[in-house]
Amino acid sequence: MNKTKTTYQANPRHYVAVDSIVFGFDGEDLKILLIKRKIEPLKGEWSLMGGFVQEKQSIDQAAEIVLKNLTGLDNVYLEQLSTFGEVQRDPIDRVISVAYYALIKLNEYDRQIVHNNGGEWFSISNYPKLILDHEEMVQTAISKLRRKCRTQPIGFELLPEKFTIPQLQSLYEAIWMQKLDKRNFRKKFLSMNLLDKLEEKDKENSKKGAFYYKFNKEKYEQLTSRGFIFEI
Amino acid sequence: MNKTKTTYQANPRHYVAVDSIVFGFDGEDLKILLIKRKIEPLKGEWSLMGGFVQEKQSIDQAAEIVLKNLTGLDNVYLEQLSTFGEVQRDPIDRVISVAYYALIKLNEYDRQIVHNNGGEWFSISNYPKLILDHEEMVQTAISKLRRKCRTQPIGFELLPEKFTIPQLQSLYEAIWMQKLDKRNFRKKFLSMNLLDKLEEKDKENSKKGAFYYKFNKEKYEQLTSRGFIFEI
DNA sequence: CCAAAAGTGTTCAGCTTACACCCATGA
DNA sequence: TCATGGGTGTAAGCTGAACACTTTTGG
Repeated sequence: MNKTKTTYQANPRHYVAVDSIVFGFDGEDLKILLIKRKIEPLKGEWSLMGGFVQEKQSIDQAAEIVLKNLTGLDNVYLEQLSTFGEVQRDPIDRVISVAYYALIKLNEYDRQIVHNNGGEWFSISNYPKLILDHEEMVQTAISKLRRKCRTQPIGFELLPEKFTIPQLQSLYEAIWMQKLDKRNFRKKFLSMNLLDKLEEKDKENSKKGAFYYKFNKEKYEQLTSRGFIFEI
Repeated sequence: MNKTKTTYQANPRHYVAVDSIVFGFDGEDLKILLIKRKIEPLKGEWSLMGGFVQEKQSIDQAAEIVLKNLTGLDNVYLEQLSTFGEVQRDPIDRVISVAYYALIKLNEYDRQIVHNNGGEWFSISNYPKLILDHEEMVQTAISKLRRKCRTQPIGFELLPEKFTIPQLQSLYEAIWMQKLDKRNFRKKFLSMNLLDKLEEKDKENSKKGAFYYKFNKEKYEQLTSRGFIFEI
């Protein structure tokens, strides 16, 4: 036992951090949440939200806690992206950082907490220079989101419970940065039979009003277990 | 400066390891390289190859060095997979492990070095129980490889420079564990115009012989820069 | 009554899939 | 000469892409 400990102890230990790219959608643009860094070095510069992994935290838990502290949110879609481990990525000391990305529903969101923590939302097509390798993390996250939302129903994580087909289309247009044909989009999405149409209409965005839909997760899981593959 | 150091120093440091899933293809099966663990705990059990990240190594470098030490190979396809950070994943002490996967050409391979290091090849459909969470790492790697080889020309990393279409097809069949139609496979692959046909034939696997082909990487990169997307 | 967004079908091209026979050669 | 794996073409169905007009209603 002593000998085994010794085996590990011959090796160095490292600071391990988590950094999260938090995505939101305001009906127009895909946005990311940035904060003004509160610690030296680079205090006051724009940064992803992050924190160090503590002794009794799994890295997933560390990411959840950072998100919870800065936004008040938990139970959000949060997935590991990639780990950044260049020796010199932090100018002060070596820190290995595990990047995560989160998808949150902007309207359920406590904007006050974000504001108090120096957080601000920026469009993915226009955000400030970021510290360290955070720019690379953001680009990696955007690529992953673009690819993944094609074959996994994760777009709903960015929308309210009830949404209209035009809203859903706007979301995909914002993620992919391209216009889509509304007839084809509606046809393809509805043909998967994953959306339940509600009686209610959204009258905020048009005079005619658009019917609300809900994503039926149970139906999705049922179909998936029979070999169905989501694709848009 | 002193103050900034202090900020980091309030946080714990962790052992960080890399573990690699090494894939090879012998013409029949997709295989993974496993070794008998040489350190306690669990000495003698089957394990992925791994090692601790040292002070002046990036995590990518650490993965390369582990691979080089145990197989003698460098300049192989090596990509980060995912990071495993459960607190209790190692029974002795907390270790955060970054998993990588490598694709190597079995025939260019120095089998002696592997053997000397206690390494052995196992089919992905029949390999022994692995230590810690290495089983999960392997399954994650197989999933990733299956998905990725559909849209990236990474299969060639598992084949010799010169290969025949039937060999290429066997590879995809081994990865996806399903039979493919040879006419459709050939048609689809050749229609991408990424393979250069050689004069020479492989006579090892049939009396008639099959023409060798080579993957034309330059052509692939040229097409890719014009928006071409590989897909099989 | 008009502006603005919601909603709806059809056609065509290209791709995927299924499927069966001849060829070359070594033993 | 025969067993073995290599190599080829076509037809049918399906999917993706392009495209324009009607409906509703608040102002």
